[in-house]
Amino acid sequence: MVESASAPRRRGRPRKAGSGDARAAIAEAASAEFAQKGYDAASIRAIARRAEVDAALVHHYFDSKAGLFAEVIRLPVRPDRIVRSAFEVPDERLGESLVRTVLMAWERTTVKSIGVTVLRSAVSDSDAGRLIRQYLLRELKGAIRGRVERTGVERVEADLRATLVLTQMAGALIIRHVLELEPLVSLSVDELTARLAPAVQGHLDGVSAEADDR
Amino acid sequence: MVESASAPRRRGRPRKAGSGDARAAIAEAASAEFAQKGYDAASIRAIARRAEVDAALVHHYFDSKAGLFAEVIRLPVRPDRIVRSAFEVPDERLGESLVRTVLMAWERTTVKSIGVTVLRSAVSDSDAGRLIRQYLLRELKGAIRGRVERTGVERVEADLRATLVLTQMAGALIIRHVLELEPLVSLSVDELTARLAPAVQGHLDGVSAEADDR
DNA sequence: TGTCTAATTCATCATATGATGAATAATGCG
DNA sequence: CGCATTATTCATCATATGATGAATTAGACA
Repeated sequence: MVESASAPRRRGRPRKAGSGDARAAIAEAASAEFAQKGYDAASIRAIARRAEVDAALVHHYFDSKAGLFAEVIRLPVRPDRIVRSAFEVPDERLGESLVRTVLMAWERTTVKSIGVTVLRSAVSDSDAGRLIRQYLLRELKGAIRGRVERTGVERVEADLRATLVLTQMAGALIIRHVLELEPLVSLSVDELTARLAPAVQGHLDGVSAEADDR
Repeated sequence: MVESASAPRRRGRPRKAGSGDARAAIAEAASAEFAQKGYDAASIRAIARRAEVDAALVHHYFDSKAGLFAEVIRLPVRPDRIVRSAFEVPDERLGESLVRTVLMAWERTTVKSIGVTVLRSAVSDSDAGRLIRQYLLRELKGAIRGRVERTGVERVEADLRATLVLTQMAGALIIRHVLELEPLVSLSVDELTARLAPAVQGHLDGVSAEADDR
């Protein structure tokens, strides 16, 4: 009776699907661990512990740590696609549409999990960081810049504006979802959208006849 | 003659000040290394290599890695003080003053180096990250909120606005100085200020009679 | 039933890390 | 001069990491 408290697990193939798919469990654990610690700090062993599985099994299914990461981060989320879906609105409502779409997407736990991982890793200096940055920036910024160009702005200016938009969105997402800082965390999507949309729209519209002289 | 190419360094105290202060060299190397990789990923050994010194010497002078970090990050920069110095302007120019002051401060290499370190570490999940976040947010956000309250806004609303300002500033600093993304890197302080100030001012002023219905 | 394959853990490797305690060499004070 | 102090490196520890190959157990299909 007093034996299977934290049983050291028998070797070999388990009888039937004990607790479902071990592979899926690993992927899930990895997702959480990567999101929490970032690529470098997350360890295969910790992931295995979390999935209640031997570390070698991780290698069996996913080969290398990089492989695991790639698989975890891939597929379910296509940031450029999400963003692009916010583009079919008139120019003067673009800011709000973008902000709301992105914030809404991040409410889905899968997006949030991957998003946090990506942001954490992007800020780090690791190889993963570099890769992610490249992809993310080409695709994401490219998409936004494209839409801005369609409002009749020349390339370089559109590029600047897209970057400024990224600036505001990245900051907001980091503070709300990575740092989880109040009061941003508790705000509803609607409230936050109302606050951020004007700023983003301003970036999209560019510097108007604001205080430039003085 | 063919011997001191990359001499394996003699033991014991060197004759007079060979290459100046080793302690200073270590601190400098640490600063760079921390800024580049963040607290966790930076290794004492890499720091020692960079300072061209044995790793044990780092412990001799700074005791522990945490001690080194504390010493490197302390002192020369008081973020809340920098920010506070931007406060003595009329309310409607607060945004521009804040943005310009912060951007100017980050042009100083010492501020930038420490700033990047802090941002990198803050986004990570490590102990260093937690510590830094607490300090940074209490002090920094507190300062901004205080100033906003003085414009006649109640506490909770002021807190929200301060956080939104942080949102925009953090995003901009990360993209300009941590990720070093064009075209933000090449913009002059004046140009960037012109772009960011309206957004920040908007956050400070709160949601005006903007598109709220519909 | 017998054999192949898949799922799982175990035992190890090579490497990197932070840390500690000598050992060695020069300086400086008495 | 002699002796304490300081600056510096060397040799090691204990631990963690990613990775690999073998061992063990069960299912599947003939």
